[in-house]
Amino acid sequence: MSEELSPRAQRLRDTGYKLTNARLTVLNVLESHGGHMTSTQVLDEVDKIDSEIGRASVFRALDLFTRLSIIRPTYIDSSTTPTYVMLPGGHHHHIICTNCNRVIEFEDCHLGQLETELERQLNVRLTGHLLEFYGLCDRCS
Amino acid sequence: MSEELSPRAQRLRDTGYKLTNARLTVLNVLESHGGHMTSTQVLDEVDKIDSEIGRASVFRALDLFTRLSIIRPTYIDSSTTPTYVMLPGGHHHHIICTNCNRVIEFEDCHLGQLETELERQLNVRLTGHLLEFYGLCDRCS
DNA sequence: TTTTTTAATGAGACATTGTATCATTTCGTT
DNA sequence: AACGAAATGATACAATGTCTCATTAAAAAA
Ligand SMILES: [Zn+2]
Ligand SMILES: [Zn+2]
Ligand SMILES: [Zn+2]
Ligand SMILES: [Zn+2]
Repeated sequence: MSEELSPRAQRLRDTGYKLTNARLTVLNVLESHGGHMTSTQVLDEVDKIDSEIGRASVFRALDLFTRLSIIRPTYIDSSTTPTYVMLPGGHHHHIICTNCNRVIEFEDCHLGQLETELERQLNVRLTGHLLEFYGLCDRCS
Repeated sequence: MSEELSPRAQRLRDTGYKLTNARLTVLNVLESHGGHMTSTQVLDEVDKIDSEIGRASVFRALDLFTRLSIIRPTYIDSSTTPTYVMLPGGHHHHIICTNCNRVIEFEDCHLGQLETELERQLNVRLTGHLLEFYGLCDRCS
């Protein structure tokens, strides 16, 4: 019985973490959604797929994936629950409208050079990044 | 009786918001601390200065300052309360160690050009940004 | 200065989100 | 199959954030 393993699942195992049902389900939910999800949304979706999976395990998976730079929590507007966003290829970028909270995604960040520079200068090993611009979108400005 | 107004307080008023005791106290706490603060830390500090100020007003101030790109909530590790960080000059940058959660600040981002480009391309008006790199710090790598 | 208007406040009950504990299960290995 | 470690799920709990509404105070107007 050979299961299909997504590259991220593969990576989980290679890093020494067990491939459990809870983790794979949360990962699956995040991957198939793609965009920004709140913890509550993830909990709901996971529950639809397998209601046996416990609340705590979902949060534990979100923690783990964050540590692995698979996802990253961020805020759209303040003081609400964070949204978790996938970091495919290790990075993600968006503009958040501070008036209507619309999120505009964009692709190119040209940060590879800065990343390399920082790694050398500070002797760190970087695995991902999140770049957020704030301001007014076309409708609000 | 002419009060000293910090540039940010000035800006608050210019934008049409009232300069209330609650807002000025929260702003003062954030400015004098400088670094990353959780909502709980802000609540505590505000309480020390003026215990009359209510919990809700502190959260309301944090919301407002976020909308104005004076501060920005961000996550050090996942699933904990966010930390609010000042965006002096409209931006802030750091590296977060995904193992020990240490935060390393750095200055240069070279994002002015990208900012201008995005403003033109997408017809938005940008007021600030936050750039976060994730990875292992020198001690952890 | 006094009045007026209206945004903002504070109290505190409430709702939501995240965490801790621990007995039990599951994964990966031997 | 048997083992040990890692992870789980249930659930009670703690922490964080929100809502309502009567009252207050800031800024503008008179
Ligand atoms: Zn995004
Ligand atoms: Zn990037
Ligand atoms: Zn570290
Ligand atoms: Zn910058």
